[in-house]
Amino acid sequence: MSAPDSSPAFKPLYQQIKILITQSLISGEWRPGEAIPSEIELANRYNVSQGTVRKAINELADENLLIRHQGKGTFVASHTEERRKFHFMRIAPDQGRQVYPDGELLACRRGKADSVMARLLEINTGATLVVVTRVMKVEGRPLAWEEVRLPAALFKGLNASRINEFSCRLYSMFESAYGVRILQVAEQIKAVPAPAEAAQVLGVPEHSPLLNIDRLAYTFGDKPVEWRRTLCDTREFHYMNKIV
Amino acid sequence: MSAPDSSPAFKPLYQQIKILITQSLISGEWRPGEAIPSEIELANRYNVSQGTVRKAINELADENLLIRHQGKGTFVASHTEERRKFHFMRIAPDQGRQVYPDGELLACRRGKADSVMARLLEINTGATLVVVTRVMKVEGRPLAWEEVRLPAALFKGLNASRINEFSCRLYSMFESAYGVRILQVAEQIKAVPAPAEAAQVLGVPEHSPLLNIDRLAYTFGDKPVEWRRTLCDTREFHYMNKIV
DNA sequence: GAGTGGTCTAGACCACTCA
DNA sequence: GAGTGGTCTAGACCACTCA
Repeated sequence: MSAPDSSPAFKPLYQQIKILITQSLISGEWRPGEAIPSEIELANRYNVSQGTVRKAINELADENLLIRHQGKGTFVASHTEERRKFHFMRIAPDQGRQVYPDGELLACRRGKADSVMARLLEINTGATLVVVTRVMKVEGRPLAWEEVRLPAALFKGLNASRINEFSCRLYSMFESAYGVRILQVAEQIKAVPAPAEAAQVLGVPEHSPLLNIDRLAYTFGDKPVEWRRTLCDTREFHYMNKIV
Repeated sequence: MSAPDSSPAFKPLYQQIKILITQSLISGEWRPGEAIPSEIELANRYNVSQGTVRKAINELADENLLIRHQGKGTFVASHTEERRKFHFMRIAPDQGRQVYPDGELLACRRGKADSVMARLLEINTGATLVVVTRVMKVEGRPLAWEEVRLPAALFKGLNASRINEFSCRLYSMFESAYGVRILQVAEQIKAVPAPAEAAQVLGVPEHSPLLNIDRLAYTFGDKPVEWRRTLCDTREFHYMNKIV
């Protein structure tokens, strides 16, 4: 490849390399959990300097697509890793250590996307959705009620038993069973009065305050692939966020 | 300076440069809004290569302490800039464009830190606090009730008229009037029943759901300098968060 | 000891800003 | 045109991992 020029759509070399690496991630040439080739190998492959490859890899590592380990290599991020478990999970107990709640499936059924859901998931109105409802529990006590909506076209054959196989670790299942990797999520958070169903499941009075977290989850190319609503009893838990 | 060695407490050169630059930021050698010296000048000053200075500056820019502008220079971040206004402000309307609420001061009084507040703010129990309460409004309609607690030792002479001078832009005032720069915040979010005072101010029924945001704000060296509780009416607004 | 990523340097050239 | 940060290269050496 050549040095940058002054063409109208100038794009630095390292950004072009980033795109090439991302394509190999999408195509599955390098799979979650595996090592990608070393910087030197990639530099030869793309015919650029090691420094340029390094800059591309560093940005992908900043975006949590790759994980670098000095002395070992660079690895494709995977939701099955322990360290990813809490990445998109921001609910923590007020007292004591962070715990990962257990999921208990309530239902897995089919539905149709209304116009709002269609716009959010960038699918057609009326397209088939997989709708999963579940309760999240900590030490047997219900913490949150959750409804997850997925475009059925992306998750063919998804059913209750498959969810239970992965013990409700949905993003891990998306990755392993459907090759769908969740890379980022956008959340909108409100305080709402508990609706009847959630109140009953959580064992709180109807209309008592619950934390409502609406999430859109995205895969490569900022493509939305999951919508979910979490209704969380925050009397002894909280949602945590750091802003730098 | 010399190349890295294998001493027990090995610290890369660029991290040492980061510390030196940070010290100049703390000391006020370079003030908010001003440009710092160019990379070449700093490389000469610290007797390292431009690449090493660059790496230090890039990390400080990633942490939002500095702002780089190609062709112009590198500037010290300031809360008085328009672009910082929404940085720590995560409440947005469900419909329409992001707006910045107006603050309306309710009270500015003195209090004493109880043991919980003392632990959070890393001060002594019984130390004097400045306690500010206010309402945030959008187009005249109350959106949130807020209580802010500050160590009085850091904010000498703070009173209602000074807050009003800065039209309730607290972080801008901290920076300009007290040299206290807020660099990061940690928030814990819950859904709570509206307490009497907030319910009255916000014009919502007592015990109706409000979003409760407890925030600790930190300056250099991860030193906490502000605690605040925001009680927000989220019927037409939400708290937004992106996780990558 | 071989292989990986991490740091550091020196130097070239580019894109952008401003006078 | 001078000055800034941004990209890219080639090469040296270091810290870390694993056999």
